[in-house]
Amino acid sequence: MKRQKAASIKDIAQKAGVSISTVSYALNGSAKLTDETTNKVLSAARELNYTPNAAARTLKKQESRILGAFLTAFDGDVFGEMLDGMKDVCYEKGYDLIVCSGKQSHRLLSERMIDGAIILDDSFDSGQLLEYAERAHKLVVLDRELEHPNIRQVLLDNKAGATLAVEHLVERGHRKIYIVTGPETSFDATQRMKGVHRVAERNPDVEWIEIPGDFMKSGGVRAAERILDEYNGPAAVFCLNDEMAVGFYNRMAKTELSIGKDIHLVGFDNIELAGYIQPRLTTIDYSKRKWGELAAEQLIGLLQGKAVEHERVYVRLEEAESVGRAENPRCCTN
Amino acid sequence: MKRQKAASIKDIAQKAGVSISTVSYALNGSAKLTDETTNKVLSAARELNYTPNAAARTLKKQESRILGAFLTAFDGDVFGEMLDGMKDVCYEKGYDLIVCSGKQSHRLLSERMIDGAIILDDSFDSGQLLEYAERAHKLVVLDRELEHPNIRQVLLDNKAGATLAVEHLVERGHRKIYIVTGPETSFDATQRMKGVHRVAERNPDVEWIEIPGDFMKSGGVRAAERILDEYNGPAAVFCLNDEMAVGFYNRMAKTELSIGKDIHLVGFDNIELAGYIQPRLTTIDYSKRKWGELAAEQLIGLLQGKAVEHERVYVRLEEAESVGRAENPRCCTN
DNA sequence: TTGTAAGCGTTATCAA
DNA sequence: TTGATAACGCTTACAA
Repeated sequence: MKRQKAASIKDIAQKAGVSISTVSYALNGSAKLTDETTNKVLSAARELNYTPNAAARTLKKQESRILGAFLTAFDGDVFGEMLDGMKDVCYEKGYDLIVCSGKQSHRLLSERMIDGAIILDDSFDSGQLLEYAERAHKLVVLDRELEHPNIRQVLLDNKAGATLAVEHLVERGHRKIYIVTGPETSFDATQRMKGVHRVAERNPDVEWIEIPGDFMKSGGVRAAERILDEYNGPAAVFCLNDEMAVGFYNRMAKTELSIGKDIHLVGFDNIELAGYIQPRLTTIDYSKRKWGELAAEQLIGLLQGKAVEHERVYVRLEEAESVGRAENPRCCTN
Repeated sequence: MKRQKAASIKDIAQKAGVSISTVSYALNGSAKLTDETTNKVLSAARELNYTPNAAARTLKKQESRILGAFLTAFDGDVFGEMLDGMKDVCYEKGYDLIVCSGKQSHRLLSERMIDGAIILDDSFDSGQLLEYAERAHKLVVLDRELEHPNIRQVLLDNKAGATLAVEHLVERGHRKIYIVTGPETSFDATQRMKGVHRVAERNPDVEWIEIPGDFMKSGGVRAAERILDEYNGPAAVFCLNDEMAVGFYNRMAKTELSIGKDIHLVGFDNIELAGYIQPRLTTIDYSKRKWGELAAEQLIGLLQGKAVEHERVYVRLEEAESVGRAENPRCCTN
């Protein structure tokens, strides 16, 4: 197969009988050229099927007009909407967006293939990120707190969310509350736990029990099994994310106990499934799209040297039937 | 803010007191250098925090070792797993993967920022893709049939899937079958309709009714409303994708009629939700991860000049409770 | 074993 | 208004 080399401005210059700098001017719509030469160049370019070479332009201009979003993994219910939000903002402001996942892809950041990055990926080391920032990389982090002039953070209000979640259980009269935690390395998980602890301290009469989880369905299943083992009356459970809550449901579905009655459950994230499992899951909701939009706006602001402050994504409680009142509320009279 | 320029091989050369070509050789682990010089260079590089510049290397080598996946949108239940499949294969073979969506991002392909692309995106024009292929771009298409030496296709066996779906309804004794179609521009939709028509021709005694759909929940809702309007006894419905089937459920949930009893439903794609709605959705299943893996393998094969054939992703019927037997089967004796 | 130099496709400065 | 030319950071023949 003949490897047809792509036409460059040199070829256009030759075909149009002008110099390469003239070609460059014409292609970039400079005003200082005659309409005649401009047209001559443009039509030569069209005939040759010319497309600019991104690598060359990036090398010369030291910018690619590409932003990168780095994710832990591609699957997961949260990312889709978030990325669409980022994309819309990027395109509107004249940037392209590429999405990457996995350690290998980190090179796209360090090798300066992209002008800036949005990080939602445990596999980045915070020290590493600070070094990047030190080398003038522009970053927006969504999964950690990091202070540096070249870094902005757009964080979920995890603490508020977790507080809402467990307060809801307490208000409903529950006095035995299990917390199914997340990975220790997860920023979201540790922040959510802070919210839990805050409420726990204020409610010492409630029995608080932590079960280690992993943010995956399997963690929810294991937690359900442990709780079934020691079940001796109504209990409430806060799974630190919906994924585990779904695992919990799956396991409970095989038992006599019913969620919203014998066991009360709250999740976090409001993934699509939360509205479809039966009974519907009470959970903490936030706009994934908005999160993505904010992240992209922050990054572009940073690139344009605007003084932008860290942002926060607000959350709310989405009430559904997975939580009912405690059968023998010791707190309430009604 | 001081814009600290990144260290280049030139800086390393100076620091180590060697020429830039020596630096290049050392960094690329060439065997022809003394261990001593190699080490000298490497430690200078480390001290300067050197990272190669991707644009420069790409420009020089005329390859980036990056592959691109182009999607219609980032959300949607099918993509996550598929992308993880692609990623694994790419990384294993020494390529990076970037994911793009939207017309603007097409430039990453045309401007040769990536070595090849996997296309699952209506917004690419087939003629355009053929032109790219003609200019030596390597492509794998997942959403159309396209013949060119530089193009491979990895297609779902849509026709077989649709055939399985409607045959299942016919076998269960259904004699009034609605088909909720997809967008006319969708390859998957038109192929699935071919499967439907094949079965329809063989079963002229069945009443076949087409309702236009859009592959979105809203299309399923509208279809449900029309069917409710004219409901006068058991009917079966094949939604050409699960997304519409879920919309259909949502609408039906507000009525007296129950799915799997009064109305029987089959979808296509086996998205995660299909296993959680009640009753669980009978649908056409296939491995999204495998699809992604095959696509990446095909693309890398193409890049390495291997003679690879088009691939096909096989499908199977996932039976669940959304389809029951027709109440008065005219066909079966048992 | 190491250095020199050309070139990848652009942009941009300076002359003409 | 246009044209030479250097430079961006790297690889790689070829020379030393």
